[in-house]
Amino acid sequence: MAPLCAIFRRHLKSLNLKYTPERAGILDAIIERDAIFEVDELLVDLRTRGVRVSKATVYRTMKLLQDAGIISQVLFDSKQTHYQLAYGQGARDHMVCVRSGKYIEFVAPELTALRERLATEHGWSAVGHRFQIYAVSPESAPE
Amino acid sequence: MAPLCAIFRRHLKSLNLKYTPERAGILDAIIERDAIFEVDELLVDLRTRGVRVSKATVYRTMKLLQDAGIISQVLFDSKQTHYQLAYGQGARDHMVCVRSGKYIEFVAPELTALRERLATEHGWSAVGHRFQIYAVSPESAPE
DNA sequence: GTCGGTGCAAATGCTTTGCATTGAT
DNA sequence: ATCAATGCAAAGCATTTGCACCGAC
Repeated sequence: MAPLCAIFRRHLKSLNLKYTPERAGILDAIIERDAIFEVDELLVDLRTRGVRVSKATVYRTMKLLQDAGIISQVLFDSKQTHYQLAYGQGARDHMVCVRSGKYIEFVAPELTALRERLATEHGWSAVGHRFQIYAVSPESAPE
Repeated sequence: MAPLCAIFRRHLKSLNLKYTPERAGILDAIIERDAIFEVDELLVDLRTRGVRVSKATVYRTMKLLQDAGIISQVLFDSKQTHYQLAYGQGARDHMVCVRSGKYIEFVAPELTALRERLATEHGWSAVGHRFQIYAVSPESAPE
């Protein structure tokens, strides 16, 4: 997963910012997790890996990683912000269980086509999209 | 717009809750607005219409209206929760300008088909979806 | 007359920020 | 050495909640 690290360093350098051990550790933890996460979950991972970093720094780094296009926010209904790795892969979409919160990821290439078509129709130019399905998973179904 | 009011009353009655002037005023204001809104914007509307109601009551009513299926949350990137009328109309989707925040609404029926297909494939049953396109509007385009 | 509703103000809980200290380059 | 980064604790803010009073049924 060297490329992401390189991208991050380049991004930081372009802004005259520094590549610190904390920022490196945070990015590593995100790459290793490779799933949707919240800041608190990431902090647990970091503690486990022996990376000592404050919550404030994690929040500050989330912003930098978003600017660099490495992670993106995933909008769930909850209060907490969720993030996921964004670089390279097409936008991953989700089906979330409204009962249990469990979710499945999927990629639907037709969404990219759809978004291009709709944007063009209105004279806009698309840069991304989010699609989320609310559903009930089999395990949570009543009967 | 009587039907929504009737639906709300029925929903309240089924839970042994009361249809109060505050709740009626809030629903009216939402119907009249007929657009995406935040709680603070709604409060301004309510004040203008002479409806005296506290922010706490508006929040409590948002929850009831969501349960009744009359409004739904729209997830933008911002901290604030956005709502829109949901009843009857298919879920409305949005194309948001990442520069200006301006947005366009559209309905894409194929999304409903897509969500059913994906849910079925995984053995889930879909109850709703959200689709949001991030784009640059012509007015905000650089050149 | 009974519960549930409302307003107010206080409490929450995630996220941001100010500031003194530490550290990457 | 310099200028940015970090940790901590305090501040911010949208939203929620406890409580005493009010009002719909």
